[in-house]
Amino acid sequence: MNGGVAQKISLFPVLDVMQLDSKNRGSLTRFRNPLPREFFNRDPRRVGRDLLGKVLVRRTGRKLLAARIVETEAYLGEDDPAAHAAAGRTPRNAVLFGPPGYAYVYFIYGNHYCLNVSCLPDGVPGGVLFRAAEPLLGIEEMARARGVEIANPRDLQKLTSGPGRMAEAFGITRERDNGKDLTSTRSHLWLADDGYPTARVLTTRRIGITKAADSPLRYVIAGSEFVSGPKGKT
DNA sequence: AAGCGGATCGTCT
DNA sequence: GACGATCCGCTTG
Repeated sequence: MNGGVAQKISLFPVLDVMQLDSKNRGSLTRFRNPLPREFFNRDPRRVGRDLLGKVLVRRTGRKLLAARIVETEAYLGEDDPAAHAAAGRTPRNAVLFGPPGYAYVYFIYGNHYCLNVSCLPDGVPGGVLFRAAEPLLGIEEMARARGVEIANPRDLQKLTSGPGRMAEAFGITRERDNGKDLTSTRSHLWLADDGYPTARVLTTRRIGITKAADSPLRYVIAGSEFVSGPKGKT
């Protein structure tokens, strides 16, 4: 009923994670395949949905951080009051107006960074916000970056469930990462397709906004334990 | 489980 | 000078 995807995530998360993490060596091969620029040269609604199941990868020296995307939100252009691009181009949001496949990182509430990827051709604004992921590699590094301890399996959700948490776990800041090309492993921050099967997707309203709050532009992998916010029923 | 308020600062009016 | 695409801790039910 559920497709194998959600089941696999909910039944074997820790086992998968520990096995993968212990085999960190050689994982570069598995996650070396970045999504091409054309993937992002589309409507953010399509991109946001298709990014579910893909893997965010960060390379720091020999170490790899990797997490499977389980939740995204689409932000459009002038016709989307909730989008940073709505009020037109500024120094802050310029990446959203540039070519597709680049990191737009912003600082929010005086505390947190959030990662987006630009969509649509140069000159047309749009992006996808990364809201939550399932940790695959670099659990210890993520826990250290987040300042939390992993005492039981449920604690893994504290690492990357939420846009601010994801960014912190990956050490993403505006200063370091804004404008980086996410389609190249040379940027040391990229999005990989490791052949994971397409997930069953739920579409909901976006979280944490006041304007255009009713638009169904949030996408989550059905049944994933790693989505942010209250655990909705499926 | 859900609802609150505080922290904290870059960005644009 | 006001406001956030958030998180955390505390309170209540």
